[in-house]
Amino acid sequence: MKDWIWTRERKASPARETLSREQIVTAAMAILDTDGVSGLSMRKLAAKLDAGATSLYWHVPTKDDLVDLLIDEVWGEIDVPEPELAGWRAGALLFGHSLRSAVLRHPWLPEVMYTRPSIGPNAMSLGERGLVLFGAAGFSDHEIDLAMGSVMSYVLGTVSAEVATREMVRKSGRSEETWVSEMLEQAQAVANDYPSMQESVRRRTSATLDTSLTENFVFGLDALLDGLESRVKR
Amino acid sequence: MKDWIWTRERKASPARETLSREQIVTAAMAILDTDGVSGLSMRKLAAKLDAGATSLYWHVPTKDDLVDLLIDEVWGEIDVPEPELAGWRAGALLFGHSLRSAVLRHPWLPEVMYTRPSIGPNAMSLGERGLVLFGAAGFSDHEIDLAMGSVMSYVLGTVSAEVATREMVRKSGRSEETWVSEMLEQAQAVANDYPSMQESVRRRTSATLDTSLTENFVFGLDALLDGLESRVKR
DNA sequence: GACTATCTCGAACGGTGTGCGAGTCCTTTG
DNA sequence: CAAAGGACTCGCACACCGTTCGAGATAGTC
Repeated sequence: MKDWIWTRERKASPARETLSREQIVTAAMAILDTDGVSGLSMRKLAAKLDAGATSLYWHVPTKDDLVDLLIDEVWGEIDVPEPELAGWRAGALLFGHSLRSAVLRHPWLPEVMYTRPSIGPNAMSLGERGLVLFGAAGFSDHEIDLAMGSVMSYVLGTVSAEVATREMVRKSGRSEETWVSEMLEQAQAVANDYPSMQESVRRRTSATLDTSLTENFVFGLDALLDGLESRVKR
Repeated sequence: MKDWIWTRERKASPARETLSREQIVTAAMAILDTDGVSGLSMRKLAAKLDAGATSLYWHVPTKDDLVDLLIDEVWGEIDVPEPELAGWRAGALLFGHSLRSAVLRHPWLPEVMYTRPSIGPNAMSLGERGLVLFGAAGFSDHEIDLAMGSVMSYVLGTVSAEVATREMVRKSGRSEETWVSEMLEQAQAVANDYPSMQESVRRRTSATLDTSLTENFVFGLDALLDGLESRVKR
């Protein structure tokens, strides 16, 4: 099929002090977290490591493969509680929050995540632990997959949208509050023909952006988990 | 704040037969649908229109703005039933399916959607009609926003993941069946240390990719709607 | 016929990912 | 100790990208 980047390893010990894949991944992660996808270029990455741009290509076959490694790195940061600790429902809630905060830490993820499959070792381990957690809930075998997939999709979808608005605030250079008020004003003007939209916008003026986004996330996750719970086989 | 592309309009009638924004959008949509984001370049787009590459810049300020227009075009394809027709729950289900199939028709959307806000006219109208639909369900004012947001996020998250796997099949050049069997074989080998994953993989061998993805989507959406329904104020 | 607004477009700039081949170091072997 | 060969670095070059600039062409108005 294809030989994945994850299976490649060093065959002998390095001849001298040398670049390493680990170093490259770490540096690339730093660039990505602060400058986003558009801020990551092979030349810039190499410069950060005091190396020639093309030296990187000895350690990493391609930029896309490097991004694959970085994505898997993020999957490695996510907690999946074992069901014995707090039960299924609490575990799923914890998992969701852990997933959300990992994505918020790495806001470049939604932009690249949906263009490739996740089959790195950390993604695998995450899947395994997730299936164990949902398996303990009492779903039928088949529904274990469905339930876990639904939760992951909901969380990733919600937090992807969340990241989009948060990045917009960041790029605007304004503070959160002034951005919100400016945005509301703008929206009011545009939404004149849309009464429901206008009301919705007006409603949002009371809360801060942060609490509003969190509440949004929790509300849907709770509802979804409610729905899933009622599907547990009896 | 910024003057959005949508508000610009022609001030006088065109001097002669000329390129139009509409033409450009149509051609760009065709390229995007068949070749994806990486296949769309200004030069290629211009060539398709028998024009010079830089001519486009008179009609569209920037490539990013063009993509904004294309995204809004997609939002325009989505049905949101009025609640009187079939009630809230059936309407939300219909809305979800319409949203899903629109994204499947334009698989490049997830890649670009999460990097910008959606504030074009079609997005606005979509939001308006969505709020009307969810408003008819009997949620409290505040929960209308939350409920609709949850459904949109779930659908977009799920279908984004779905698109990722479908695109992978397409790019592999294999048929759906052979791809699935090859992938399962591969996964079996990789997932040796992960018993739950292995079982999950084995479970999937029975269904076709298409029915499996659809079932996945419907299962979670139903669960979420169940959870939302129980939150309707009494 | 002159003027102006609308529109087209070739040339060029500064960026991008990456293939190629020469070169440098260090370990292993004879 | 010399030779060989693997491990690794990197400058050059290529094709492509989005976009700016300024010169031109076209058509309607006075």
